[in-house]
Amino acid sequence: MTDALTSQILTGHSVGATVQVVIDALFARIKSEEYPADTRLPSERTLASDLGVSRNTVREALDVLESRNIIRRRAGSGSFVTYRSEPEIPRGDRSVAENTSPLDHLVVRGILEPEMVRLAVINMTPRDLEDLGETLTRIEAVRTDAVEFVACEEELYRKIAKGTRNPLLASCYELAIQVCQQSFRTALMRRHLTPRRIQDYQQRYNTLFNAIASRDVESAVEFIKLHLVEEQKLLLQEG
Amino acid sequence: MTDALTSQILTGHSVGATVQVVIDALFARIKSEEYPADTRLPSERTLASDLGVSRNTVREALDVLESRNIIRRRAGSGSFVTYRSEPEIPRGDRSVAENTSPLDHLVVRGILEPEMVRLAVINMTPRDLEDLGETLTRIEAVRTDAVEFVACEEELYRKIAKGTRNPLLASCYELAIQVCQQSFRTALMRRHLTPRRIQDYQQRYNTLFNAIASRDVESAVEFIKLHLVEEQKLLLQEG
DNA sequence: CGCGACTGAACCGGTTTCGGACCAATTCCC
DNA sequence: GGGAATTGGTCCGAAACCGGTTCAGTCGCG
Repeated sequence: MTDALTSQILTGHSVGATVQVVIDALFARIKSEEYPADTRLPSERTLASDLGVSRNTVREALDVLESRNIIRRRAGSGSFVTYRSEPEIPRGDRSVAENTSPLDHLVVRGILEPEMVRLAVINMTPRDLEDLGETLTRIEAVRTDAVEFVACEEELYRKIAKGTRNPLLASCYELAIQVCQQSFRTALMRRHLTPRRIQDYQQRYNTLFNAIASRDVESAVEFIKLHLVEEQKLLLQEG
Repeated sequence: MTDALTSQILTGHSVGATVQVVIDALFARIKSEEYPADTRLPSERTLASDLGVSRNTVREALDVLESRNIIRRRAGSGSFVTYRSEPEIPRGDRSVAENTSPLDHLVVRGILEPEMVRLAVINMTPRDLEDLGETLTRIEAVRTDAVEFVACEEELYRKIAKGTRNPLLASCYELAIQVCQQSFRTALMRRHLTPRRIQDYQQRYNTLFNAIASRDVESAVEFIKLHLVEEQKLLLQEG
């Protein structure tokens, strides 16, 4: 991790060199969970003497950390870590995957995929399209291997997600993919993935790719919606 | 490495031999990341004594480095490295937060929130609504404390997300919240959070809550869409 | 000698850091 | 309940430090 880069991101405004050192030191301790989430960190006066700087300098650093929602301060009480090092997917409940039903999953896909496809059609470069084409070729090469097919499908969707050039959107979709992998749905799907059905999907993805490659936004979006409805039907049929 | 060539490139104008040596020495340290990007380099006086030359010579060298956009100087503060050894390529696997622009974030919110609100209105229990009401009360108690307000806002959205009863959707939204926290957008927003604007938002959230509580799906969804459009305007105005 | 490069020093105005005092909120403990 | 201790919030002035500027002096070389 480039500390300098982290600093740049954390700081925003220009700040004294000593303050920057303190910011980096504290943020490092928080990231490393030396100061775990939701715990109180040492008092400003303690930190000042520990770090060998004045309290005002510590306070300036804490100002920055607070403005970044990394800590939260309460007068008379202390400063508390609010930063979550790893996007807390497994939370108080069980893992998300275990509690996400196939329907839940399809709902989220229904929300994300149309807009995702729209943005991808708009933002994908020729290079991206070429890359996507290769995945399509891989998909079309499959005959009966359901495992290979699912892997290819995943790759296809991932590339579309990246093609949006929206990292956050891509991450959301990645989350959906992972939940899908970890849930029982995969096993369920595999039962349905007969060679006949694989062929069917291949044709669909081919159509989708053509719409994307020809920059036909509306067709691509409509197609993915249609595809989702089909999936939904399938789920309701066999759930 | 062709020092002569480097010198030639850096110098442009003719410069004293000693100055050239200092330029080369400093540039070498910067390239080798002994002085990493965005860090302050030693003071002119320190450099002068370290390199065994006068401060004026150091300054002449720094003049050249500054004119080449390798460093940037701030009176009273210091000289800072702006040179990037690796012209930062957008790295796919870097932290999502670092690569997500405020617009990206708003786009994802625009995708998730309307459906999220719709599902929440349908699925929230009376107990959930009561809980949401408490958060609203907390929001309405805020007068000027922007930090507290943002924290409350977050809680409100989180409760709505949970209210969908779709763990995957809630996790996606959680991802968005965290990216927002960790990106520079928060600081940006806080500038706009005048007491006047806080009051404005309070009224909006009150309206939203009433729509949700009365199970008025369409009003709630339309309202959140409107809210998002407003946020978008704000971003474009002041970005 | 003259000229340009370099030196050393002083001074300026700005920024940053420091140390401390005082307040208000919270917590602790009797 | 109440006072003491602790914590963050605020403010201030002094001191240290920084780059910006100027200038008289020194050195080396043509």
